[in-house]
Amino acid sequence: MRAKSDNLRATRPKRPGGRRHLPYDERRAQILDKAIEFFSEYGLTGQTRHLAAACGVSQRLLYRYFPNKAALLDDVYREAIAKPFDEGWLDTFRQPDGPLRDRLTAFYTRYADTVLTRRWLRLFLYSSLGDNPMARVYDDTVVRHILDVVIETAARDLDLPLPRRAADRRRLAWSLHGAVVMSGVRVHVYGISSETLWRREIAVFVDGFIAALPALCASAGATASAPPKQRRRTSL
Amino acid sequence: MRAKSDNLRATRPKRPGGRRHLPYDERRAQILDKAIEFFSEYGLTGQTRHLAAACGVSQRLLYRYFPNKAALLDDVYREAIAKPFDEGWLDTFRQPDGPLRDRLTAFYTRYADTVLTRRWLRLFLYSSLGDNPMARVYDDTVVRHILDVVIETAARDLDLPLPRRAADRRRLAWSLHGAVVMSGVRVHVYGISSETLWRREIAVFVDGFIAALPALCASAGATASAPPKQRRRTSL
DNA sequence: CACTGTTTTCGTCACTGGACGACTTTCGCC
DNA sequence: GGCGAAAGTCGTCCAGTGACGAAAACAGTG
Repeated sequence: MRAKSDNLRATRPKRPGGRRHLPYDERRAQILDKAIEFFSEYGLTGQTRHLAAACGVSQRLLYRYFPNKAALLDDVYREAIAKPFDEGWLDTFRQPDGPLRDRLTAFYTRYADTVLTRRWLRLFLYSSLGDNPMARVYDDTVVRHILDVVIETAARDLDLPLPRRAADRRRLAWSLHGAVVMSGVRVHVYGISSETLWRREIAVFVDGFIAALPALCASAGATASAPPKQRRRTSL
Repeated sequence: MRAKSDNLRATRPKRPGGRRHLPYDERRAQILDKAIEFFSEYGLTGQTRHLAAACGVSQRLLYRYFPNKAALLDDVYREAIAKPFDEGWLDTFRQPDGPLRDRLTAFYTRYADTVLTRRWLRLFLYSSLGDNPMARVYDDTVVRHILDVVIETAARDLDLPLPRRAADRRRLAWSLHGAVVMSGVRVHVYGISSETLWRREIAVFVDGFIAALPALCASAGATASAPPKQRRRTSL
């Protein structure tokens, strides 16, 4: 036994600088952090053995901190998908301090930098494609709220009448929100557009959204108010 | 042996109505068709045994028509992702026959109905998340072409000057294209919006895009032409 | 109805992948 | 310096999982 032990130690230095045995919370946090990175790259079907290897620990150890893979994934969702959004961004956006264009661009730049990252988007798509309800929950809570604040603040700033039904109002905001998210997907998932151009792209989308809002209100509010049959050419 | 054979036949009627043995091409087409549906639902890691069960044949039979799983998936991509797009939609859109708004809405309605289906979007996302180059190829060929035609035709119709660089021009078209695709993802992948509202949503996005185009051109073309610093309120 | 070539299945192999019991190693403390 | 509890590993189980050789079931033909 002694010989075997010495041999193992000789052949495997085992993280020379750091501690081998970490406190419970520290190890758990480390595993969760690696898991977020790992599953966002390889999908929720990524193997626990590979994750363990990426953490530099044995596969068995994972089951000390999480009862099973599903529980680990639940924690990954909570930590990586729901947490990044900061309500404060919307508070700042709502303040009538400076041009709407700049405030909206600032909000979506923050959102893109913090939420629409490679990790977040990939995890979100992986869980959406599976039968995980995360996407639906996120949309029902966070996104819905963003859309409401964006469209209502913008309309107030521009002094425009909004459609009566909330769903119709949100549809308008989706024309901006969707373009921004899609842009993130192109950058981080498809790997097509370059990341440096993204901020510029957001500004363009915001400009377009603000310019379009009068027509959008007219087009979307049609069902509830005036008939939109006549062609609108006023802005041309 | 005779007894065993009779027993098997007695306990398993084996598709009473249809033929058991199909011609090569027919069986192959049937498997490929099911495979498209199957992999779009369960992902590219879906099991060949389950696919075979969905086809009502043995797993072994798949290997008569496809040398391995990867070859089957290649055929799935070709058939389900690249094929649905019809260049004719763009030809029709280009014809100056009727208002731009109607032509653009017609194009994207066709695109949404035929390309942005649940199957297509899910397969596309699954293969994008994997290391499959399909998304990149599709974007480099089909999408790029759509963006070029959309933005150039729209600008010609509205008599607007476009940015000099092709990448800047495409960015403008992305504000519409991205919103439409994202809308499809919400309907078919997240399962959030209802399908019946989708056509209406497309019309709203198109109206917004057309209304925004003058401002978009000004905003995006800034680097190459006039400074856009002054606030544009012309359309309000 | 037997003959023949094609279609289809059975059974199995080599390997994967989540889970876990039993054991070993580490480290603060006296 | 050795003791006890917590951290960590080894080896294994078993339900899959892609792949395939060989034998059976089928359908058209004479």
